[in-house]
Amino acid sequence: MKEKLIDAALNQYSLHGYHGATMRKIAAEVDIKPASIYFFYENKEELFIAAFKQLLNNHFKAIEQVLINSKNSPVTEIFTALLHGIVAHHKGDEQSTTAYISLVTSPIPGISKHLNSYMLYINDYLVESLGSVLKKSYPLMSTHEVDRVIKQWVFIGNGVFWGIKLYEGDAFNEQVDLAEKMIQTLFLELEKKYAK
Amino acid sequence: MKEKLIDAALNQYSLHGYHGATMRKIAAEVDIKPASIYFFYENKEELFIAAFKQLLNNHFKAIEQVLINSKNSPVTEIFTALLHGIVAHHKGDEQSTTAYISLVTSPIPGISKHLNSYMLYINDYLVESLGSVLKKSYPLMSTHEVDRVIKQWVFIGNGVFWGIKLYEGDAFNEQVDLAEKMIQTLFLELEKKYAK
Amino acid sequence: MKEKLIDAALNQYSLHGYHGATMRKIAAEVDIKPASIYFFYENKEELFIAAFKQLLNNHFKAIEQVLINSKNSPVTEIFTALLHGIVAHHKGDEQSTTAYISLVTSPIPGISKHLNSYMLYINDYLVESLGSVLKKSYPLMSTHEVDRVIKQWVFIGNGVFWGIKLYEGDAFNEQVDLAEKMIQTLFLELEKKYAK
Amino acid sequence: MKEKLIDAALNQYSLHGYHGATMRKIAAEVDIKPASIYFFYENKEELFIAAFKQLLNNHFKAIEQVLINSKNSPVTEIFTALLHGIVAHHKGDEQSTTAYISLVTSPIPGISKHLNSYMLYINDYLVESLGSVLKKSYPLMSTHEVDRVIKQWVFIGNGVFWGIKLYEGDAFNEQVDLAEKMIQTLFLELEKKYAK
DNA sequence: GATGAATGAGCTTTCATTCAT
DNA sequence: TATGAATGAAAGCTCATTCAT
Repeated sequence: MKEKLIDAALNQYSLHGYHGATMRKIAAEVDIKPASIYFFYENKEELFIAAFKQLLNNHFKAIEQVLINSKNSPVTEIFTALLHGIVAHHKGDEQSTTAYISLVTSPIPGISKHLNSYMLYINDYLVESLGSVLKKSYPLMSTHEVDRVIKQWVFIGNGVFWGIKLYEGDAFNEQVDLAEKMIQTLFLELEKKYAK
Repeated sequence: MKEKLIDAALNQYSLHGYHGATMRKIAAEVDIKPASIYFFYENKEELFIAAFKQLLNNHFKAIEQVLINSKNSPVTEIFTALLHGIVAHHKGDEQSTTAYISLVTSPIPGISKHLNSYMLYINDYLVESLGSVLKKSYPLMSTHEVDRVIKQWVFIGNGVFWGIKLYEGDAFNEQVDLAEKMIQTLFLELEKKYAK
Repeated sequence: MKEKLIDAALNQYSLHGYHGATMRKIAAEVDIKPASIYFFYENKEELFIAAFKQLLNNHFKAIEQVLINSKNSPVTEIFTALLHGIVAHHKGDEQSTTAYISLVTSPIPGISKHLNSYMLYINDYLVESLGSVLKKSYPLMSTHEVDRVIKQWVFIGNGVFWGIKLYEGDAFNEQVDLAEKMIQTLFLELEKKYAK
Repeated sequence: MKEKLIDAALNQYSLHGYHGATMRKIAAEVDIKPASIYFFYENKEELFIAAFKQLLNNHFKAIEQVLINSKNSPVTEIFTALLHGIVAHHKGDEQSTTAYISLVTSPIPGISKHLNSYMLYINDYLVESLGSVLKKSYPLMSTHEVDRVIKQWVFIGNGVFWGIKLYEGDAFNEQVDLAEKMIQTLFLELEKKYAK
């Protein structure tokens, strides 16, 4: 039930924002009475903190999983796989994605402080993981260069990410294709420069 | 006063979302009593329709202005100028940008229907304008290819746009630099292919 | 546990009044869950009737005990001992005293009717006991006079009683001294008038 | 209306205590809807702080008035008049009196701190005023003795005060008579001791 | 004996809105 | 133009209570 409440909370949040996601609506979605929510969570804020933590956690675990799965592939493939992995994760759960985007754009007072550190942690993990992947493939690459490549990849990812809400069907697939090509161009250059 | 109310509405919306942007807070921001708002707008919905229309209008006019200003420049410059123009416009008014993003991610029932046609119109204008610019510079380019280039440019723009909320200071500037380089790479290819 | 619940109920009642003494708080004070209270008492009203009955009973037994202990002392001493006995009893359990005062000032609908007869009974017992003590010491005293003396003693007691909540430490002790002197003055007169 | 709300609040408080005095009941008593209370007072706590301040203020003004009226009377009369004045004030407005007693016995968290200083002020005023009256009549009286007399008078007053809730009709009048006699006895002694 | 889970009723409070002035 | 006064509806939350386990 705690799980179901989190899902309902995220769904209502993605539909109506924090103030529009009323306890009534959330309760109705899981077919209990509003008062019953308070047996599981102390108040609205606690419910949403739990919900957002889970949201970020899923986001994180999705990334982690892709990285683990593609561990021994060539670099280009790792970065491409990561892109597709993230896209698949978000397209497969658009409600969470909308919630995630909303969370970034409109921080909720009293909740954002709980989440900022979490977000930083995820970012650090990503930078470090991808950095070590790059360093292993291109030992001659400078730290500065590693940084630049990751940022470029993130930039491309952002383009796709934002596209999730803007495009549908083929229009969105085109965006992903575009992103993939950009990544390949990026690594073609790297190969030329650092190939052994 | 109608103008001031729109600004306050957008600001409160960007801070707290639609349901969190109460008439009380909006009134307080322009230093009148909530009851007085109803002299200027019939109700909350009307106020926000007006506010969002203006938001999109500003967005549109900013794009239009850049296009007019760079009318006679080379293509590459037009696209680059457009990127910087949009960035400047949004960075200069982050409250509106947040409102704009929120509007896209969490549509408000009863309001979005009034705005969708508006958004389509802006998109069409952009595609058409950029299309004619491209056609003029590269007469041999197929309609399909024109489409692809515009989408690629939009994709890069999306990356930057999403970065507005994510990055600050130098971190954001790096993103813009990245985008600029990507655009230049894109047009370098076009030059090679279609140069007279 | 029934006993512990009564104590907790009285404590919460003395702190927050009837409506403020919630089943939650009472349960928390004896370290069980609210639902468990209903194993011991049918509902809140029953719990409080039991609690108040015990409260009055303790009050009564304290008085009774003093009277029994000082049975064979001279009258003046009996009345003085009674005063000190009551003071000791109430000062030793201020939570009960507050509850007792609150009960007198703000009767709880549906509960007071159960308690009024009880209070009358206590009063009658006191009047009768003290009356017989007086009659034995001063056989010539008229019933009317006996009544007057008891009322005077009660009046002095009331002054002390109300002081329990108002004063602390030495300030309160002064009040008791005052009361004692008044009682002694009262009986000095009686001695003069009725001495054998 | 602010005035009417205070009266209703005090009445409900005297009947049901703080938690039992609901905004609904208070609103109903002055024939408005609960929401309307919030136009006049920010919240329940503010309403009750205002109500209790007024309560103490009336209490204070009643005392003050009696002292002013009996300025030039002999001491004994002043003290007796004061007793009767206070009794009259409280008997004439039993609802306020019950509220006043309840306030002393069960302090409301967050409200009592606002009131304690007020109560101290009233007490100081009383001690000082009565002190100067005594000093004027009996110039030879020591400060310590003055203090003792006032305390004795207050003690007698307490007895009567507590009787307001306990007795009715003749039974209460007897209490007042008793008190009056005690005061006269007290001053008879003083006259003997300090008469010029 | 005790509790986890649930709820209807009611709490304080805020909401958008109205309307006479 | 602007507001003081008011309200129905609904917000978040707590209440006493139930009942299967």
